[in-house]
Amino acid sequence: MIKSSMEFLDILFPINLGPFTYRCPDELLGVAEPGMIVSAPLKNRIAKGIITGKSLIVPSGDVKDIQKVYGDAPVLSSNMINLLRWMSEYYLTEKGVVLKTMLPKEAFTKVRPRKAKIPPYPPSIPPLPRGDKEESKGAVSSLALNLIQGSINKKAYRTFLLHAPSSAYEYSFVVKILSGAENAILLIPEVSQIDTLYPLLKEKFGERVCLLHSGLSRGKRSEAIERILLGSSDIVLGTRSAVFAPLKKVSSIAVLHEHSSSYKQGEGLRYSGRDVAVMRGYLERATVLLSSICPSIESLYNCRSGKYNLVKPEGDIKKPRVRVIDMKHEKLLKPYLSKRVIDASMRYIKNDKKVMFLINRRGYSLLQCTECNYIQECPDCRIPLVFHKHDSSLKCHYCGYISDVPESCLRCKGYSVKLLGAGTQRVQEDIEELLGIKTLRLDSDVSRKRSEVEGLIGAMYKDDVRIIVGTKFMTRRLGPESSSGSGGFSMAAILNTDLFLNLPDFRSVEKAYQEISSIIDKIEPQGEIFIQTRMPQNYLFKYLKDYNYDSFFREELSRRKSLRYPPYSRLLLIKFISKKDLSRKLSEILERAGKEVEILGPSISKNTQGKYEFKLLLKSSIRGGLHFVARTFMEIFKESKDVKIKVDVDPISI
DNA sequence: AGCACGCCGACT
DNA sequence: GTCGGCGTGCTC
Repeated sequence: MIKSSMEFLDILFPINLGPFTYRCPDELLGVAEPGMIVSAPLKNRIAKGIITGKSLIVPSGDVKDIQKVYGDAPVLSSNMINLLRWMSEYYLTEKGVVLKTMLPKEAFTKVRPRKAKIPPYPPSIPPLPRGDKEESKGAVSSLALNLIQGSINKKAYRTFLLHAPSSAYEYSFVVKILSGAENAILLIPEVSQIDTLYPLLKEKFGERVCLLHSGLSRGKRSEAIERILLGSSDIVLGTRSAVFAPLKKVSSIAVLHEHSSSYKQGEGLRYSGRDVAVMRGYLERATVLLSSICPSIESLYNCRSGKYNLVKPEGDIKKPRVRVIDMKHEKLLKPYLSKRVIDASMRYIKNDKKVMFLINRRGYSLLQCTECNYIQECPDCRIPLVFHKHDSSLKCHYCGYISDVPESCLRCKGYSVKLLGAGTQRVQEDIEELLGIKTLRLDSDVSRKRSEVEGLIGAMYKDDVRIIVGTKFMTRRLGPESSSGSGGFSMAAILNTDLFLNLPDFRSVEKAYQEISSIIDKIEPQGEIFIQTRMPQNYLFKYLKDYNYDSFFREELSRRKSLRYPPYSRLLLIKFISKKDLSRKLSEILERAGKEVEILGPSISKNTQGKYEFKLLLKSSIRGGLHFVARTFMEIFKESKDVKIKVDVDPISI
């Protein structure tokens, strides 16, 4: 009964499963291609999935038929299917989960069943004339430009790392590289940063540019997907998920602010947008451009080992003076505020300049009982609640829990509390008092809405507000105009720098350097940065003062090497979540483990639902070894349904 | 006995 | 993801 034309295809559904094999009915032979959306029976219902390829092994049991084929063309190119396979392997996850991550829901719901044999061919849009008009914004080395553009034209894989002197330079370099390019993807860490880059691209590429990020409405997103699939937009700008933009082919991928930890976060499949971009570039034979004003140690190391090519503009570029303030030996006006900072801001204000204060805490302060030193904690998260003065509340900054300030101490019934530490609200109050000037506070308590925050920033420039007080939230929303021309900022004071340095993370100093660099980037070159610290001996400051990132990189490398941390090893974090205590079982397994992979832990904690969380950190110089051990753990616990395993490959915080 | 609910495993 | 199977436990 077997017809010669009979074909079996592997169909992948966007669910936590691998692909299944189906029979392709005769009438769909020649229509069904890899990468196309189809519907097929799946456990007494019809589900939509994607053809990943021909099935090599003809299955034994009963095989069901594909029902319909959707759309006129594949939504996943063969390169994308290969990327999917790689991600499934690398991030130790089912292919269906990767598919779900790659394609938004709309890609499945919006498609139409295919009827006509001859699809209307998408109109091809002629590329715009090049026209390099503006030659401003720092001299981009023409040698580097030629090298990178040459690489794009060659259609061979190559990754460059641009170490830019400023983010304005970073943006103009990337836009320049793309002039004349087709089929490009640009990634930016956060939705709020899109606004600075989008106008530049729009000006150069017009309608060819399209946005793709999580902030889009469902309708706008499917419109974007459609435009990309039709080929009417071939320059895609977006956040990390835009790395999966369904361009038929890709010639270049730019990853801006490549050091940002936002490229690897979120629930579900934890992947690095930057690393996936490099892999997609490799598979597509595209040129990848990573850029940053403060590149990650890993990427710089990849340049050193020859995997990437470092591009760094020559010559000295004027930058603000960095002043490190040793809080142990300074006159303090408040426990968290030195006289020098206030004196300096006074000077700048008198000279008609603008100043920003940065503090990494929202709210007013903590409240501590004067009798027993008790600080009220969040009942769910068990972290200290922060006092918010305007509505006299205690808030958990982790989960949003709110309570009133109790009449008396919950522990000892004492009636007096003292304010402990300072958040943006208290700093604002104190600074207004000390300087006698109105300030603007910008943190996520003020507003989370993009338009409102934009409005406040716009009004700030117009109304000539001299001082702003805020968190990282503020810095990320200030555009390049903050550091240029009149109306820009001339001074920044970072009040609680030590918070960065005390993070229990081997990358804490690197992160601090990056964080401070992004603040410096918002200050005009003739300005000054004041950094308050109680640990001025930390090696960070030695290099930061002279903008000597190269030497910092070298010292950081030698420290990482002696501790065998990345880039000298690879890490993998496994979390076991269970009601039961697994310590025994885990240590039994660990005893039998080989020597090739170093295993740290388990560390045990209880989560919010009162379940145990066991964390193991695997460390090895061989990627395969790590994956093998991780797979073994997954295998062992597959049977026990009361144990949930979460794997994080290349974790960024541990 | 009859049914609601929740957990679990299978899905080609 | 989503469906059915099946066990628990409550009620008439």
